[in-house]
Amino acid sequence: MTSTSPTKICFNSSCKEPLSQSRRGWRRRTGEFAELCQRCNCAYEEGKFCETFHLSDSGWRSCESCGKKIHCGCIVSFHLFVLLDAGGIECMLCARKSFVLTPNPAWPPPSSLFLPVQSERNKDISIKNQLAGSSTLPWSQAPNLFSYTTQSGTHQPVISEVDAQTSIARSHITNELLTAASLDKRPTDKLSNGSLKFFAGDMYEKGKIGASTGEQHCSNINVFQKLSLINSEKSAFKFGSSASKNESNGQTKISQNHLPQTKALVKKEFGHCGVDHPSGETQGRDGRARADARSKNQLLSRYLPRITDQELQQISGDPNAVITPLFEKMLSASDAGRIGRLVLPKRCAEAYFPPISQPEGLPIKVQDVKGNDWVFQYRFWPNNNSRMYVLEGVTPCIQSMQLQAGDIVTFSQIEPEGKLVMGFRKASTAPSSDDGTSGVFANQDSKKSKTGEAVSTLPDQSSSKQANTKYQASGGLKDDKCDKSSSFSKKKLSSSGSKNKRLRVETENMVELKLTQDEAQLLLRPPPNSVPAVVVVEGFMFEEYKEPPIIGRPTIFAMDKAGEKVQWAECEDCFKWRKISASSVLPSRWTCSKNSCDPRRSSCSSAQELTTEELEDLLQKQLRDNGECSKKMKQVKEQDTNPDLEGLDALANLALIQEDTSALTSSQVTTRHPRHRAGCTCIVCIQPPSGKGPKHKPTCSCNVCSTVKRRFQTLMERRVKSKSEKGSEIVSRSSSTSPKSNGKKLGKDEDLVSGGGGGVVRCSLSPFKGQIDLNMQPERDEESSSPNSDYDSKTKLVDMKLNSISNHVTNRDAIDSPVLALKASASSAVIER
DNA sequence: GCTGTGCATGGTT
DNA sequence: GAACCATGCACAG
Repeated sequence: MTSTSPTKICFNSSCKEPLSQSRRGWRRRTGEFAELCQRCNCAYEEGKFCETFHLSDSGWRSCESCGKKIHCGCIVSFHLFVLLDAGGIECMLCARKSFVLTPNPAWPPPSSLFLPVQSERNKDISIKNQLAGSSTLPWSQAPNLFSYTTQSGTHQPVISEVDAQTSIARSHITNELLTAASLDKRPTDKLSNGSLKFFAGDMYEKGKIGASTGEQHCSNINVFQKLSLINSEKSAFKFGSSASKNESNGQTKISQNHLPQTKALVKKEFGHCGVDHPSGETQGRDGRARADARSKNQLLSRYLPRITDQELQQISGDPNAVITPLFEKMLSASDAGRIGRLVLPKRCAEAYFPPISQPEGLPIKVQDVKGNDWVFQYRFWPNNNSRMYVLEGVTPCIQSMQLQAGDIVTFSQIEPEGKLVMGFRKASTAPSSDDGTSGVFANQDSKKSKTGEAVSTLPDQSSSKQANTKYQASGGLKDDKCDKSSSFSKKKLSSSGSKNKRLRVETENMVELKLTQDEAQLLLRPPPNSVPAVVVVEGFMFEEYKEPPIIGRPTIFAMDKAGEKVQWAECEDCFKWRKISASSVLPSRWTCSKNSCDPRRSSCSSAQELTTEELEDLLQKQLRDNGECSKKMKQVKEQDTNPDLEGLDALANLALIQEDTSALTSSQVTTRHPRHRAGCTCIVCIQPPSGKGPKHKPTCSCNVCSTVKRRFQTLMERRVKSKSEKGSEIVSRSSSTSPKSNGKKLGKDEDLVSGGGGGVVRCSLSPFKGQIDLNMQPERDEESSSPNSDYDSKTKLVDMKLNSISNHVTNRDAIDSPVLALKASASSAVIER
């Protein structure tokens, strides 16, 4: 297959008329479309191309069902028939009646046509272990794609002719195959042996057909083209997301011609990703034919590559390169953890990675977007009669890309080198996910392409958005698959978001939830219009709501002059306070422009309704309501009597009091370090903001450091003292799983200290064994344990709630994950009610 | 006790 | 109900 002649003639070799007006035919391997004259195009569009131009060619076969003649082996008619497991072919019409809904997937890579050993393989393809090594497997070779080293005789890149195109084609073929593979419920015995057998066997058969019909293809035969023909059937079966070389400018990109279907076609193209390995290895692992699996003809949406053309170009670094996105995966905590094992989606692994028969797997070379080469061990574990594919040794790479759980790694292939390239998207910069699609490259601003050319890595919002939009537009496709596509975005939302429960919140929510645990807690609010019932459990009051808490920006509830309950919210831009309805729930970022309650004050330029005095009163009231004021005052009082609270503690408290008296808002009180309450004298709060202020050395004797040391010493002394005094009591109560178990109601102090009582505790003991808990406030413990404490019940209620949530989250190891923290907080809030 | 490895378990689709 | 897969966990070094 040659490139289009400069003089532009019809691509049909039987025609070759000069093109006055070219029309698009099938897609060529290069990604371009065969340019046809009007006549040929009409024939092509009408499915009569072969009848018109290939009638005298060999390779015509009859449909096993209806007898219709179909030109087999011809690239143009490739999509018009399916290969039957029992031999023969069936036209698509009959195939559809037989629930064979896919075009013919069964084109082998050209090289396989020359491999007589395949016959042996096909004799017993179901026995996986006999296929170990699979060096002869026609679909197993992607030597250029994976620069793996051969492994003790396995995976020998025998088929060196198979280029990267083929390897991709293999994937696509596999994809299509898998559609056929989904025929597990096909009420016919034609595929009774399972689609893989059907596939492989027929592939070989097809190979023979090709040879016998003179349709022999060279090793570089246009598998791409064939595949595009697969996809050409009426529908949007096109290489929507395949990169193509733009003829006009030669730039690497996803063909704009296909972009409209990009997202939909991602599903088309990648959604039929390999179920089992084309080699059939996996099939044999548990002795099951692939067709007996549930319909797994689609790559799970969360693995579909949602890569923008800009990302593609960035990955390649070569404007002339053609990039094919393979799949992507959001990193789980395990993936991004220190273990260095990246779990590969099985179908992706089997579709796009070289086949492995031994758990030890293969080393494969992957290039990152910076051009660095990484060698990972691609291997699998037996798992529930299946396999679990992993890439081992990814930690350096992940660290190099500064990835963490929630970020997305993408796997693409660069042609013509066939390199496997690993890109990424940072979840933290994912755009708003109205449509659920992921976002943009980020944190790669300084990245350079392989060519050394700086690549713009500005988030391509438009591109992404465009793609997203188009992606959603996939619902317009008409066939049954397209019907699926119509709900694809929804599915994507649900699946990609919910599949990974620990990373359930993504994109917009991920952005919103980049909060500390306590920030998140501050956003937890009672459900609107809900009046809590106050219940007393073990002497502690709890607010009980019928609905789960909601998330919203903190506001101040108050009564307006008319006696109606309202909220006062502060604009984040102008810091003016606006009155909103009591039922409003604000996003974490709220500005005047979002003030729908009072259009007159929906702009930052409009005056604030509250006078300074009113605002001051409001804020003071809020502080009082929160009990912060009294606590801080008490802390100051205690300063006089508590020798341990000195130095910066007092300074911090005084500063906070000053903050209060200067009418800082309630949010501002905690804005500095939202996870720390007003009055907090921990090192975080008394230090300058992060990144500012002097650096501290171990020998530093500044106030901060000395305070830390002093407090730690005090803490240790108190612990020792407390243990000696209450040790036996604590131990006895700690051994009790429930405060009720001993029939004794725990006192506040006891409960707080012991940490018992079903998690609703305010445990002052540091969870960080042997470490300084910077959030530790010994004085609070003492304060709460004081029989004369004026720690009022309302404050206690708030603190108890927050701390119980906090404890709950901490217990779930969610402290490192704000998202989890919030989620856990929400759930725990419900649980603890 | 730490780390790496391999498998098992259980939640989710 | 089966398959996938994230993660737990036992075990060995």
